[in-house]
Amino acid sequence: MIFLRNPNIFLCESSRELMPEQTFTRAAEVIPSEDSVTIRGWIYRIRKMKDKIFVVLRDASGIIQCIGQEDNLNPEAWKMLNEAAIENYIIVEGNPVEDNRAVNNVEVKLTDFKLMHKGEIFPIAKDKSKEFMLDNTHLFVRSFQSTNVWKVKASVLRASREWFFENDFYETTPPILTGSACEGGSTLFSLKYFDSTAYLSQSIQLYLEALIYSLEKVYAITPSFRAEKMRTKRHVNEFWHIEGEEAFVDFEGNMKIQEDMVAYIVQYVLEHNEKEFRELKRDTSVLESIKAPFKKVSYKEAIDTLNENGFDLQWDDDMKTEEERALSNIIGEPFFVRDYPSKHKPFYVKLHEDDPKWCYSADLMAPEGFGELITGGQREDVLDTLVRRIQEEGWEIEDYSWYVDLRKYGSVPHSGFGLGAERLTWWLCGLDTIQETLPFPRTRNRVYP
RNA sequence: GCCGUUGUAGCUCAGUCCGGUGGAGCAAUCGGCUGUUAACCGAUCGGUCGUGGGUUCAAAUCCUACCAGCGGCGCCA
Repeated sequence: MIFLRNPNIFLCESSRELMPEQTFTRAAEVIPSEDSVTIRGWIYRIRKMKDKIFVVLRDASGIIQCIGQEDNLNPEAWKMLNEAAIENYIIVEGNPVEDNRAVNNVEVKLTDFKLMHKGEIFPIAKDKSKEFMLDNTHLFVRSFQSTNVWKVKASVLRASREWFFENDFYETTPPILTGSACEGGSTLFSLKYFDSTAYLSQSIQLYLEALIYSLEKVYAITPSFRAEKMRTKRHVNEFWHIEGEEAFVDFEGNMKIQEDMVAYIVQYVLEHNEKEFRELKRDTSVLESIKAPFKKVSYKEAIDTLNENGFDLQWDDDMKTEEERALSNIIGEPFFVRDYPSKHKPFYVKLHEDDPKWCYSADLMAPEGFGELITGGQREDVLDTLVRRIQEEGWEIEDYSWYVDLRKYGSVPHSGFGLGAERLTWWLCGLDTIQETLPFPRTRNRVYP
């Protein structure tokens, strides 16, 4: 294949190789017209009558109703139409006409019908349980319930990249295979790495921290793995992590970056995914009112608010799911919980200079009871303090020697955060479980298909 | 790991409390059919009731052991 300078010419040439002399109209783009259209896709629904058959064709863009009548089709096409079944691959040709009895008020009167692949009976029918769908994920990914979510998620990833690009962040590619833990040892997946042991990354944060010394503002979008044996609506064992790290940015500046980015993503999906939200029956009124800056509540204020609403918590109690959900519903808009008690946060979080029982860590919470989207904060940049914190947690300094090294050569104040792509998509789409935001969710009991 | 719960047709479920020849809808097959919207109507096909053991004249149903799934919590993005 010749690579031509003009990318459009290149695309033309390559698609001609795939499907010569043929242009197809996308299902959602069919409009009433004098001209005949050719569409390819899969059968979404088919309804057979004596002398006419309604076939609803699905492609990546959406659906279009077609009507095949015995009088208008050659015998071979009529025969194939009668044999056709759900999810068969078809190519149809016909005249698009306005008709308010059809979806989108357009219908294609077929002049030709080709059954390209009949195949076997599609196993997914009307009645379906969540377990059955998970067993058949490879087929369920064709459903609109799924594809609408994949489209929103694609927007989330695209919008976050756009935001980073517009704000002078470099995209980087840190390793997913690693020789040491990030947050501790308890939830790592380990694997044989030649003659030693390696782990799947839980977060590439520590590597991003190394990269700020040259690129200053960096981000990466990578899978993260947590070997936790939990079964909840908001956890999966493999998820996509959108992580940013910024030199010369303090705790406040870090929160500003997060709220600007999340507000941008929300705005982007509202503009680009209106159809998907409508089909997912997502009421977007909460999303429409979201603007940066977000409300900020200190951990202490959060505890007080909860206690005023019937809880009985101490200032340094760890907030549980029930409490976080309650707080999210009380506040009703995205908000940060800031300045956590240090004892609940890992060694790399910077402590308050005047009172080390608090630290510069903040969680961004989604409203409507969805809870945490982001954890972020300022990192400890003083060598001695970092070493002491690692020792206090009982880790071996040797395991973190490269990370400790970063504070020896031109250490600078810096901050960062980790946003869960699935958490965000889950909330934006208003789904029941986070598992629905992944085509092949990895959970405690499921790595197949 | 803890607590709860479920296992009956390819799929979704009823039947279990109170033992007496296993049901429905969907799918599939065949037939019918008025422009259908997960079309509709009729018929047909389809099950060692999770597995082993026990009680009983008789077990999907009662007892027991085991297996598997699901939900919630611990955690966190």
